[in-house]
Amino acid sequence: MIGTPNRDRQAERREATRQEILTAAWDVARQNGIAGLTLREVAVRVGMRPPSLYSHFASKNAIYDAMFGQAWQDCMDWMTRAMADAPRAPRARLVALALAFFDYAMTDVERFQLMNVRVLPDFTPSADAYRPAVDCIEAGRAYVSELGITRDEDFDLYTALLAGLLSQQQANDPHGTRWRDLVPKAMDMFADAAGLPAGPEKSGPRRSRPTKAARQNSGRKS
Amino acid sequence: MIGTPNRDRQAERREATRQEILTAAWDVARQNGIAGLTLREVAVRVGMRPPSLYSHFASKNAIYDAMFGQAWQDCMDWMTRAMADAPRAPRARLVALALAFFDYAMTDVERFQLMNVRVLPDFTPSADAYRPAVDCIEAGRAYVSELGITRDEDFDLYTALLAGLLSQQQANDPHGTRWRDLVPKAMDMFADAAGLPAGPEKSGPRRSRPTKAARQNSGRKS
DNA sequence: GTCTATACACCGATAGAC
DNA sequence: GTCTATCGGTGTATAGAC
Repeated sequence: MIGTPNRDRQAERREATRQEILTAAWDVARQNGIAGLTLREVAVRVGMRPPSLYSHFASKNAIYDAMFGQAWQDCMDWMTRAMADAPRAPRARLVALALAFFDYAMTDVERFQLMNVRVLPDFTPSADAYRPAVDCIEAGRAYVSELGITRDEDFDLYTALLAGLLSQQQANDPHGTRWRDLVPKAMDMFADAAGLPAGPEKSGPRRSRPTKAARQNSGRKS
Repeated sequence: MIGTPNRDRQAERREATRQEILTAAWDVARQNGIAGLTLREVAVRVGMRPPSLYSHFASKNAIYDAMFGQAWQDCMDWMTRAMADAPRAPRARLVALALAFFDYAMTDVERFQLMNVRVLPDFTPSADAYRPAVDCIEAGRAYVSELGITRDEDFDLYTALLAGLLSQQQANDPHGTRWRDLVPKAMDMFADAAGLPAGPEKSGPRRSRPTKAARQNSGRKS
């Protein structure tokens, strides 16, 4: 066949501009708020006229949808990378998992709002975009489960604790670490309640490593 | 003086329509999301043309501002009422305080977003509107403090835990009680970590009372 | 204090030429 | 695939008559 290579190149190029559009959309969202995304602004940033975007996305909500799926997929990658070289000791590992998600969420508030907070009344993720979200949460459940914490109720409490530290940090100290610093203590509290054996560590004034994980990021940041 | 009674009546009437407008604004916010509030819709509901609203509020953000202050003032009233007949035993009291705020927040998601989540990029509460918010949080700190939990760090952890249960409930089970049911367990966990003596209770399968507190509400609900 | 009329800017989306 | 032109709609806010 002589058409196939061309077909591939075209599909490749098409996917590339799709990514360009999404990158621009993230930029706009970070600047104007996730709800302040406009096709005009996106088009300007990629050097197009607004109607041209419709050659790549069926609607504005289709862009949100792609962003939603991408955010959760990136989150999964980020956490997989972070957990690969996380400590093996249960309590330290619990802290590492929490900090991984915490730091991912804090690097981009608007992204986190799209992922977790319902701020777009007339946007509902499609099944395709929702799948990475479920996968990511289930991966988190698996990490916690490996430490011997297997009850659904305990995992719900874990996610709530993490979400709360995040929520407070974003709302009341968006550029500081007031609640992030409480993560180790909070995780110890949780580990005690979930019946995780204390071990020799108890993770006292351990030096956690946000910076290393943050450095090997793909580079999307305000 | 003969003008004074008329002056009073006028001021009274004026304040009444101001309240009418705010009530309509809450209705619209609940229907379209807090960011979906429009002066058109508000005006229609109150039986005015949009420009007439400017006789009562200087701008749309002035309406947000009044809503913000009102929400926190109502929250303070709600919690004062709830804590008046809350149990005296420390752990039960801690649970009661948490549930009071939890239930207030859950009765109106949009109100909670205006109060706590930054979803309106170009709205910042005025000093006047912000004062009730500080007062309400400080009242909460006082309640917790009375139980012997006085360290700032512990109160930060308490607010984070509560915010997290709320956040998860709103995002993942807005009409259920999956995370609300975890409040007693979460509070026990926190009490243990904060060094609150266990006492004879330990708040096992205690029957909490969301309904009673909810019933004596002023009546703003979806 | 409320109205009509209107200014002004912005939005998402479509049609059709190239 | 991208463009120009445009439709039909949204929104906040102001001016001036009554």
